[in-house]
Parts: sequence; structure tokens; C-alpha cells
Amino acid sequence: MARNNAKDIFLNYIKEKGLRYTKQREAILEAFLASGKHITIDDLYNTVKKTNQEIGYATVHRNLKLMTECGLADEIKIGSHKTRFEQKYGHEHHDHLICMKCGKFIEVHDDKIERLQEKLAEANDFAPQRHKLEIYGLCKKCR
Amino acid sequence: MARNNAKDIFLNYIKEKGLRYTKQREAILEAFLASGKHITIDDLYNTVKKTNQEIGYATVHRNLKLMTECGLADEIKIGSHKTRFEQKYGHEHHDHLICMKCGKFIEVHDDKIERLQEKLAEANDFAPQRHKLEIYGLCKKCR
DNA sequence: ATTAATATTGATAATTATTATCAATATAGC
DNA sequence: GCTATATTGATAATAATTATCAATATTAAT
Repeated sequence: MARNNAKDIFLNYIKEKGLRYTKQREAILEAFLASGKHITIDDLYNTVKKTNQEIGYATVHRNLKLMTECGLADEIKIGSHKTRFEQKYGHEHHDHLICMKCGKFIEVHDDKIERLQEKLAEANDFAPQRHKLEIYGLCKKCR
Repeated sequence: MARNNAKDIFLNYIKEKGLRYTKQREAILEAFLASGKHITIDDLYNTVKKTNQEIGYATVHRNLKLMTECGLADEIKIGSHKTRFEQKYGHEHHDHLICMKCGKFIEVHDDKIERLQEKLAEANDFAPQRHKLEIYGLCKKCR
């Protein structure tokens, strides 16, 4: 059901903006929603290509941006290289612990920190909308 | 004095690694230490170029990386585009409030949040080394 | 169902940022 | 000063993302 809602959000966004719902768009959306966390554009391109040989890289790229615009996806940039996208809808907001050795991501959440962030923003006359907290270090195996 | 210490850190790092101290390296270091916050490579290149016409872009790039390696600089990537560097030495650690409209950075700090982050990491058997907290929203003027 | 208007696609070129290459030069230690 | 080699600077190569544009597909209207 979460997936259907996510799809609805996408469809509404498409409609509102006067855009069109294409086969490619559907295939990319479905593949993204079915994907694991932290997928790259390449990953998604390869996945969609399996059932949709004629798909173009640029199309996947464009639509991933579109999903980000409508709030279904979130861009995360770690280190220097590839941008990854993760699903937002139906997933709680979380922060990341990132192992600098093996590259593992651990998702974490702390309500106290969230609340303190709100306060911190308010104290600076700032209206927060979203945030990103990344803690770099060594995970259990690598420390 | 903070600047001299920063220079010492750089000189020590150079020596330890068996590297050499060149005119260009000195000019770039000085310019960086004298620079404002959140400077881009282009900014620094243009600044150094004024007193050092023959400097190459790649040299500035390389040395900014070197300063990052030895802990004098920190890379910050906001939004999509240019990487910026900020001074670490002699500056307290801080987080950023980033206005999505005008692009303004506000530097903030909260000890409670810092401590909670430590706890959060520990609770996950994670050894934190550094972190990045960015809160996006609208600043006083833009809200 | 046709048609008309136009958004989308896909292949590729262009752009942007960063990194690698390499001959010429400068530096550090002897 | 001499030697070994790190550095520089110009440029090429990579890599990631974005722009271009003719062909095609979708939507809404007829």
C-alpha cells in the first residue's frame, strides 16, 4: 500500500505539472520503488534495462530527478563520487553512520537530536525544511 | 599566531611525508589561510594568480587536497555543484544552516547535539571520527 | 477514433569538475 | 655544486551530469 501511495504521489505530481505518464516513466518508478536502499543511477538503469531494453540512460537520470522533485527520492552524496538515491516515501527519516573503511551505511535515528536541531534553527531565525546528518568513522568490523 | 601554527602543521606534514616546500605551495597556503570561509578552488586560484601569475589550476587543486589531508581544510559539498573548502585550524567545529533560496551559510554549534551524536554512534558499535550536519531551509530574510 | 499540440524519449554532444600524464624545472640532502 | 626525485604547469583523460534535437508518444479536444 505504501507503494501504491508513492505511485499516487508521482501520478499527482505528473498531472499537476501537466506532464505525461509514459511507459518508461512507469518502469523507472516501479523499479525504483522495488529497489533496495541507496541505489545509483547506474544500478537503476541496469535494472530497468532488463525488462525494457530500449531505455536510455538520460531518461533514467531525468526521471530520478523528477522523483526527487516530488519528494519520493532523496539524493545522497557520500565522499566524492557517485550520487545515490534513496526512497523517502514510507521510510522514516534517518541519519547515516558511514564507515570510512568498508563504506557501509548504518541508518540511525534520534528524536532528541531532531528536536535540538529544530531549536537550533529557530534560535537563528531559520525555517528548517530538511537536514542531513552524516557521521563518519569506523564500524564494528573495521574498528 | 593561529596562522603560524597552521603553517607549522603544514610544514610538519610536508616534512614527514618527504615532500618539498615550494613557492607555489607557500603562496597557496598563505592565500588559503587569509581567505574567508567556504572558498572554492576557482576563488583561491584567482586570488593566488594575482601575485603569482604563472600558477597553474592543477597546482592549486592539488595543494588544496594536501591541506585537506593534513587537517587544515575541510571539503564541503552543498547542493550539486562546486566543492568548497573551509579552514579547520583555529576554527571551532560547527554545523551549517543553509538557505535554499539565497544560498547563505549560517554556522552554528550545539554541544548537546554533539554529545548525542557520540552516544548514537556508540550505541551502534561505531567509532565516530568526524561528522557533518547540514540543515536546509529558509533564512530570516528569505522566509 | 482522428487530430493537433506538445511533452518525452534516446542517442549523442556539451559542459563541468576532478584527476592523470609527462617533460621541464625546482628542491632537499649530501 | 651535484644528484635524486618531488613538483609544476599545460593539457589530456575521466567521470558525472545536463543540454540538444529530431523522431515519437501522450493527452485533450474535436
